[in-house]
Amino acid sequence: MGRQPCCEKVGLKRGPWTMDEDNKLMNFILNNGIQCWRLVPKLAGLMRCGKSCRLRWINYLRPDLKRGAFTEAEEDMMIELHSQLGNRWSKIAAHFRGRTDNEIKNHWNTKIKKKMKLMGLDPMTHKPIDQQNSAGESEEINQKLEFHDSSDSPADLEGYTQMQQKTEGELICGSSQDKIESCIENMEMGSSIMSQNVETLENLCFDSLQNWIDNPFLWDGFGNLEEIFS
DNA sequence: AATCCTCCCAACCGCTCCAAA
DNA sequence: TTTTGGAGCGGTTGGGAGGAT
Repeated sequence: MGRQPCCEKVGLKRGPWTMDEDNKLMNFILNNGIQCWRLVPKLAGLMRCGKSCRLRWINYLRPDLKRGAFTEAEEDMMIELHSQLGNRWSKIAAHFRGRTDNEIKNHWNTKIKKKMKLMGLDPMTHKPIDQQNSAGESEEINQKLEFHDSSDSPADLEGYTQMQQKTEGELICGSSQDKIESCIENMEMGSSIMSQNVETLENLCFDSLQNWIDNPFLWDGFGNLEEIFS
């Protein structure tokens, strides 16, 4: 007994969106705004489910989307926010104007996670990996656990492990514990500075989407949509 | 040039939340 | 108070792009 599907899926198109579909959705929303996602595909003449339309709009078509690579400042802010909020991507995304939760989630999983691991930090707890291991645990056990916890393929894991060993080796051989402690100290200091900066960064961002949403002209067209459709 | 491998990201799935009836 | 259905969220996956062999 499964859950009822979000919509009638028979005859609905799936997979990548075409330019024509994008145009239809974009034109419809810009002209009529958004009231009920379930009605959007019907009214816009799309063979998609409302959920798919919503996702396409939020992640790709929204006019205020920033696009392009994440800056260092954005990455730092992302790490700081993740340390406070965990995997609540939409909450994190709310602090980045022009970025979507999906975009942030993808960037975290593909880039930041690896970056943090290379720095010897656990991407989930943000604590140094070594500190989390109990005294008796072997490196091998940790790697096995990490493999099960992550979505990395064995090949990825091998590559990462080699890099991590190299990095850790350099840290430890370089001059030992005090370097590690210094590194941790720098991270903590950076984290603290970032906390103070997050608010400032947010304030600097221009909220164009809010302006768009607040524009009564765009929303007024909704009045009789259902009536017109039926 | 062909094949394989890895990375990245758009899109989907299934679940929870929440407001309206 | 309970039920229902739409919106939103986070995890996961498929496939294209590009690099390595």
